[in-house]
Amino acid sequence: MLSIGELSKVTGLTVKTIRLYHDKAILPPSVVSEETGYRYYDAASVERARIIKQLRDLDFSIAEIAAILEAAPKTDGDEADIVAFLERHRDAIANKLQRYEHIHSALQTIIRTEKEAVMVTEATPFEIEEKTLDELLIAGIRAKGCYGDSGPRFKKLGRAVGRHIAGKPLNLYYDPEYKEKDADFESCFPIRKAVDGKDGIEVRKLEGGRCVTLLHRGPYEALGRSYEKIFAHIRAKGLEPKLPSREIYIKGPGMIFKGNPKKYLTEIQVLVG
Amino acid sequence: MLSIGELSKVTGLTVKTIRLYHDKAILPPSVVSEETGYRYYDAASVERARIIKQLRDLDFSIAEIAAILEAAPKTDGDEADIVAFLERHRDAIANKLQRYEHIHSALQTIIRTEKEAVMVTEATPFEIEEKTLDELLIAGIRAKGCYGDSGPRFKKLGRAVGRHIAGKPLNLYYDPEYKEKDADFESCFPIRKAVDGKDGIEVRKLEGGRCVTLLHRGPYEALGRSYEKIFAHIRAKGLEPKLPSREIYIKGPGMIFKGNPKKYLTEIQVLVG
DNA sequence: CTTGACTCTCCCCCTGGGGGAGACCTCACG
DNA sequence: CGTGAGGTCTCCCCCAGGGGGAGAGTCAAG
Repeated sequence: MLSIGELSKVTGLTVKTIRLYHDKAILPPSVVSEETGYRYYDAASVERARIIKQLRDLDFSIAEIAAILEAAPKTDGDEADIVAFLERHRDAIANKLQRYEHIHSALQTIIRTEKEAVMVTEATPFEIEEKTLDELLIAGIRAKGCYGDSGPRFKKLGRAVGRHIAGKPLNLYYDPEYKEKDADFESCFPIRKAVDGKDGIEVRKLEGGRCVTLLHRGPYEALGRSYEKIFAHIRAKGLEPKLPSREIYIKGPGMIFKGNPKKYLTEIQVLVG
Repeated sequence: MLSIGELSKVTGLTVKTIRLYHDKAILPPSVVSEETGYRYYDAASVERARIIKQLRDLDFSIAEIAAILEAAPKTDGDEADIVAFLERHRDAIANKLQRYEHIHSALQTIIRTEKEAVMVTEATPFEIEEKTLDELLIAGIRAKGCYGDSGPRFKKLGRAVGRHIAGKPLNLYYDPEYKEKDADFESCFPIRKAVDGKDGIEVRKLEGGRCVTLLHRGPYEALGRSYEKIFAHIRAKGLEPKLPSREIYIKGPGMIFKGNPKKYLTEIQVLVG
């Protein structure tokens, strides 16, 4: 016969926990002294404690363990007869697993975005540059509306092609001039591999080429000034701007905080020919 | 100004929860009526409630949210400055994720084992059969000892090659006769692909060929009778048994319950030539 | 017999809420 | 202006799965 402290040492359960299990009636002592109230355990209790610990490690609740231990002796303690319990529990675990996977990837996305924004800020001057863009595979939704409508479109795209997103969101503007309403623009995500476009989502390649670009820092309301700069540069060089122009949202309102609009980063790209 | 019920409808948080957040000082009402004690919220509270909900969805504790919200205004609510929080939290989530993955795979293993045992029981008669075995890739530990030593060996193998296990554990017996002690036997797992053997673990192919097999049902102590049967059959057919003979543990003591030894299933295989 | 180590019960604490009682408040309708 | 329905208040208890500690009683070895 073991005292509660000895059982604790043997099983690795704390004394508190063993008393709790007595309370919950899943691990009754084989003897409780009438006068002193001391609990004493025999070898069968040790085995039972081992089983309970295994089940707790598998994240079964105490109530579930009670049910399992009650069902077990009727069937010679055969695991085959608790397969239903196990399957139900496995499904519950699978749900938690999925939830944590989702959280993990969301956190990764936020962290990556912030780190990249810092790197971009440190690496690039806020001046007009010329680069050559590669071809880019995108999934996009094109429609007329006002600029503020991009949010829901990006959400829809995220739900549809979320797993294949390979870069920052961008908008393509097909109007040659600024329009308050009925602007014809396309909201896109770069994607890793081609998927079926459906539900208004079009998947296609965006052509590359020579391009004039400017990293805009500040609120979206101030984008106009940056566009003026970029088009002035293009004219000065005697180049011809091509539509659509692109806005890449390197850093905007975050998923959690709206952040400070003065720190928003947007890259404007205009292909020239 | 919104009443608590209106804020509840707007944010999706329950009234109880909003009151709790007031208590925990992460979502104070903008006005609390002096006479009636009614809580009233403004637009900033709605935004704050939204943030709190997002963070709760990401599984941040209330205390962590308090810390984040306290740090945020000092930095214009910029997510860049809470990246440290996010990374720490991501690591915590990764730990939980790993734990649940482990639990999930353990449950899957148990369930699969039980289901396969049932299928084997239903499908095969408990009689001597002849089959042709394919070559089998295994990882094994060979040493002298008594039969009861297999347990620790299988544990060690499980830790070393756990991810590549492709079947039931088996023992190979190299002695021509039964030995109580100093039996020369090898404990193995079939594996999916070759890995480096180290620490006494050898990875190799087990030859296939013509084989006499018998499914033994019952405790391991009774295996002797099944061996007698199988060797009698081999002699009667005028065949020559080859060493090592194999015991495949289709169903034995489970990970949780020891189960009923009368239901243990062990397949004995003896190659003949 | 003493003394130190165990053990007992009982109560409070944690997290993130939920349920409900009894009292009070607000607002629209008549 | 009264009234009634529905909101809201505080307060207390509940859940899981324990942990911490107080004060009193017990066990076993020297």
